[in-house]
Parts: sequence; structure tokens; C-alpha cells
Amino acid sequence: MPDEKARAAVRAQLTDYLQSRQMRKTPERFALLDRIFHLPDLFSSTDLHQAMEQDGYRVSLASVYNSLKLFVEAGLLEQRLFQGHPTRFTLSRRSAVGPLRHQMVCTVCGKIREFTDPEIDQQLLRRSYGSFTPTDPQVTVYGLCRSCKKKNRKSAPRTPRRP
Amino acid sequence: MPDEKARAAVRAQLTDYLQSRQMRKTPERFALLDRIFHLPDLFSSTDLHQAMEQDGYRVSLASVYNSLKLFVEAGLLEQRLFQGHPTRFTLSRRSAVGPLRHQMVCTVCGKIREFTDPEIDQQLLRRSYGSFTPTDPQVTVYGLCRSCKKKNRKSAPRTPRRP
DNA sequence: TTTACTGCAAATATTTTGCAATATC
DNA sequence: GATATTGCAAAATATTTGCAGTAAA
Repeated sequence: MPDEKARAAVRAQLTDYLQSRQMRKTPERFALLDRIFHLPDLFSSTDLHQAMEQDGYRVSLASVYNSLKLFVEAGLLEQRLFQGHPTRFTLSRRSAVGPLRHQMVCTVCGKIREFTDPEIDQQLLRRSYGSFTPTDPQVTVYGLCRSCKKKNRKSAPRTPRRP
Repeated sequence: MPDEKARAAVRAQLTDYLQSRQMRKTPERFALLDRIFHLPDLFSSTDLHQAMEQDGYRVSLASVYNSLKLFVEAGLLEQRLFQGHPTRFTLSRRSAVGPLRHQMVCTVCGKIREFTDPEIDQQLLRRSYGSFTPTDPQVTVYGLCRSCKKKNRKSAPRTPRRP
């Protein structure tokens, strides 16, 4: 199972991070981190909290927030914002070898789908940003998914209805 | 004054939009729209509300929100989200001829600076998104501005301090 | 034993909603 | 005059904070 390997690596990363800053290796932190590997790619704080509850593992929402912030600071997670959605988190791609993961978002139903585009990545990473040092380039493409586009056609007839 | 021309055009756009949907041309809506032309490129709902108050024009915050939503629906404004910032609005570039406006954000001080990149725009607009129809591609580059990078160097010495 | 961390509850920040009063059409 | 829109206050949503109790080191 390749997932297992990745999970162990990320766990080790967390251990190192905590140790190096004399922070504590609490069971909550590792339980949360483990659970993240069984969540969808882009999950919210409440997704994680509810998942823990359903597993019968009680953690306060405050601790979920604390841990998520910690994981981001430690470079294990990245944050993404999408119009009309709560903050999403995703396992960091920094360690990954592949192309960056970008997202498209349907402005009607809110559906989010990921895509990759090595060419755009090249453009993003090759160009200079002046005195600014980029660490995390993000591409978000808002638009319409197929089914919302269809629905939109039906509900927006050419002839305006009269009163 | 080229600004004046743009403002008139956008005002006309709003008038058309309202007329075509039998919505009302209230003074608040036009006052808000006008004020936006004298705000920074990326402004928040409270920026706009406070600007109105300082001009001695009383509008409720609820109306500011209503109008901003309306302006976005009418295609006059676009919304942008940045980590650690309230929602920002910006005059739509749809009508503009130039390249798309993208943003870089300093993750330490929160400073936002815009940049353009016609090559990336080409990549974004040329590629296919499958059954998904893109309307608004956004690039946000998080990183460090020069001054925060300097400060960071000072406060993160090579040798960890011992307890 | 020390103090970082958790859970809880209250606080904050941002945006939305319900509704009576008002003003556009 | 009909009703879309405003302003206000309350509600909803998402996240942060203060603090007492708990547990990792």
C-alpha cells in the first residue's frame, strides 16, 4: 500500500517538527493526522471533526483548528479558499513529485474538481516575481460544470417573459 | 480623464442590467458604484462602507453587501479571496482589453500586489477543461515579500537556541 | 514537577436574513 | 398604488481566544 508509506513519512515529519520545537506529541494530533489520509482530497475543518466523531474519537473543534494550523505551519497541509466554501485543507504537495494540483469550481453548484497542468506550472515557476519570493502558486478556475450549464440554458430562454 | 469614460460605461452597464430585470435604479446603488472608482484596486465590503461614511453618505452595511452581490452578478465586479483577508472586490476586467490581473500575497505581512502575465493567461485560456466551461481563471501566488524575507532571516538563526 | 495542550464557553469577524418603513416605477 | 429596496437588528457561519483542568515530558 503506497498510502501507508506516505502516511508514515508525514507522521515522521510531524514528529520531527514537534520535537525540534519542544512541542508535545499528543494523541489527538496524530489521530487527526491519520484520519486526514482517509478524507477526500480537499476537506474542511468540520469534515475532519465530524469524521473523528463518527469514528468515536472525541476531539474538540478548537483542537481540530489548532492542529490544522499546526499542520499547515509544519508544511504537512496547505490551505485553499474557494468562493462560497469554508476553508479547505489538502495534504501538502511539496513532498510530492508530480505536477501541482489546481482546482476548478462550478459557480452554481459549488462542485470542485482538480486538474493538473505542467505547462502552466512551468510558467508559474519560471517567471520572476521581482523582489517577491513565491512559495505556493495557486490556480483556481471558476466556471460552470456541464450539468449546471445545461440547467442554465433551460431556465434562461431567449425571449424574456412578459409580466 | 480616461477614468471618467470607464465609469460612465460601467454606470451604463448597471442601468441596462437593472432595467432589463425591472430592478430599481436607487441612488444608493449608483453612489456605491461611483465610490468604488476612488477606492484601491482590491477593496473589502467595509472599505466601501467606511468610505461612504467618510463622505457623509449613509448607507447600511446590509445595502453595501446587497449591492456588491448585485454588481458581481451584473459582471461589474469580481470577487477574490486571500488567506487571512476579508473578501475583496475589484472592478471587472471582462470589459478591459489588457491581460488578466493576478495577485501575489505575502504570507507574513499580508501585503497584496498585482501582476500580469499574458503567457500564463494564454495557457489558462487555451487549455481545455473537459466538460467544464471556465469563466474566471485566477492565479494567486503566496510567498514572501522582500522585507518579510529579510526579517525572517534575522529571527531564524541557523543554530537552534538551547533551553 | 513543569508547562504545553485540551476542551469548553464566550468572543470575534464576516455575511445573511426577516421584517417594517420607504421610495422607485 | 404596487412592490423592490433600504435600514436595522437578529441570526447564521466560521474561526479565535481565555482559562481551568489535564497530561506529556
